[in-house]
Amino acid sequence: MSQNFLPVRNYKGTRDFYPEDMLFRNWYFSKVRNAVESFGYEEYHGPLLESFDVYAAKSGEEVVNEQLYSFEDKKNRRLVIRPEMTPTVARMVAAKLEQMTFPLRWFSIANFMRYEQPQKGRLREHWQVNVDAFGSNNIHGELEILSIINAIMMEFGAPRISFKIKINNRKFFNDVLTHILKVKDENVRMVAKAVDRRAKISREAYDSWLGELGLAQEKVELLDRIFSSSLDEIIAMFDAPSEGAEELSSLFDLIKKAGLGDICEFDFAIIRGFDYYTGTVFEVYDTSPENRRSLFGGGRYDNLVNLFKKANVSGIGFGLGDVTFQNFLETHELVPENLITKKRVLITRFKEVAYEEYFKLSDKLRQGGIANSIYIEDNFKLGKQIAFAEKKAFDGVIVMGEDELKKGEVTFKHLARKSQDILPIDTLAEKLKELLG
RNA sequence: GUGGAUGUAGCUCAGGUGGUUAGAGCGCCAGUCUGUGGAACUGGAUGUCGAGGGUUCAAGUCCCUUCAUCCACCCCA
Repeated sequence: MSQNFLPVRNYKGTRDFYPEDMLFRNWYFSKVRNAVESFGYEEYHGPLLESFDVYAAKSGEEVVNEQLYSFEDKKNRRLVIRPEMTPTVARMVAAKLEQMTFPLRWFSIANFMRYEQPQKGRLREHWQVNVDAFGSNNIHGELEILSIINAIMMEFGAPRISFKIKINNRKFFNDVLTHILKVKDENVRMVAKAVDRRAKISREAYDSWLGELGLAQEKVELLDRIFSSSLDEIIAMFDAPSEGAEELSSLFDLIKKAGLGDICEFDFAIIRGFDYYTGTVFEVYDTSPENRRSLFGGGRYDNLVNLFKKANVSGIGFGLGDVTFQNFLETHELVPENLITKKRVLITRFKEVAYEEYFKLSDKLRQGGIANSIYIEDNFKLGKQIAFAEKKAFDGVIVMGEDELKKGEVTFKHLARKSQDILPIDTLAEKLKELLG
């Protein structure tokens, strides 16, 4: 007797968005969209699938080897489900490079997939807002991107002390390693990796790792000093000019003048996983103790468009994922209790009145801009119909029986206000607009 | 991939040392109430106790295997 039903569970690490979940998502995206569009950014979109090669070239090794959803199509072309947007947008820019007027200010909202173990704040499928400025070659691009982040946080009403943008610079980081610590060029990447993991591994492991990479004990101690030094103090350690130091110091100068000094800080430990970053890198952190994680981040990449076409287009941008950010909003109680839904009313029915009368009324209201549904079940008990409206969160109920129909009017119940009015059908749509606000 | 925790009704969870027909709250359905909702009262339905195997006269409970979920690690958006 028992049937073998298909499992109702969604695929691991993905989410089903039920109507109530879409309320949050739409609210969240519209806030971000407001903030980004207020800086004149234009929306674009790209395909879910990309050629494998696009990621093999410039993303981090871990991402490529273990986290890509990859497969072959029917013509044996190797494809991946996009794990991020930056390579796609770089490809799109490259394709129309000659027709474009720079700088481009672009953003998109899209979903991405990575094969990894789901956990808090990290799923296999997530939605991300990507904001990028292409062809902005100087430090004003950095400031604009940081301002947008600030605007987004303000749009959600986040207190300024609830988050921090931690900033570093890849060139500066490399210069510190090569000029101050005298790390050999071929070891720079591995030292960066060790530094990146500094907080997560034991001190002994860290020391011996750096030792293997040719850093004597005195150099390791110097590195410790660098970690506890201010930007200016580190810059003072240089014996030769450093482009990265120059960029960082003028960026922070600009940040102060723009009034963003309170939410931005220099942090030598910010490196970021993607290999394609070439200049400024930053990460936004939640400052609350229960959610001390990176919310999102980004940076400057000079060579991505170059993958597709000979070009000298620098880009700077960031990606803002919905999963970690929702955690942030919930931690700081920034999600409103009642997310806005479109106002709608339920038209109840009586047995004695022909269905087409209700259908006509529904049509008339719809044309008048009032979203409405007819109670289509054959349960004519008014109490049931009103309870249904209540449960389904309709804003109001229209009652039209024989008597009302003859007089050309209806009874309208405003469910939240518990009020009731008799209104003429002719001007019903206008009246309802007023009553529903 | 590694470690930890958890799987009992639609949901949240109870079910000492194995022992009749497996429970509660919420929700759901119906009625009180055939033109007026959130309340109340009365009644009702619902479980392969995650799956498979084993021990036992007897397993939701003990053992083994497996699957799933959550959390942490790894790594990162």
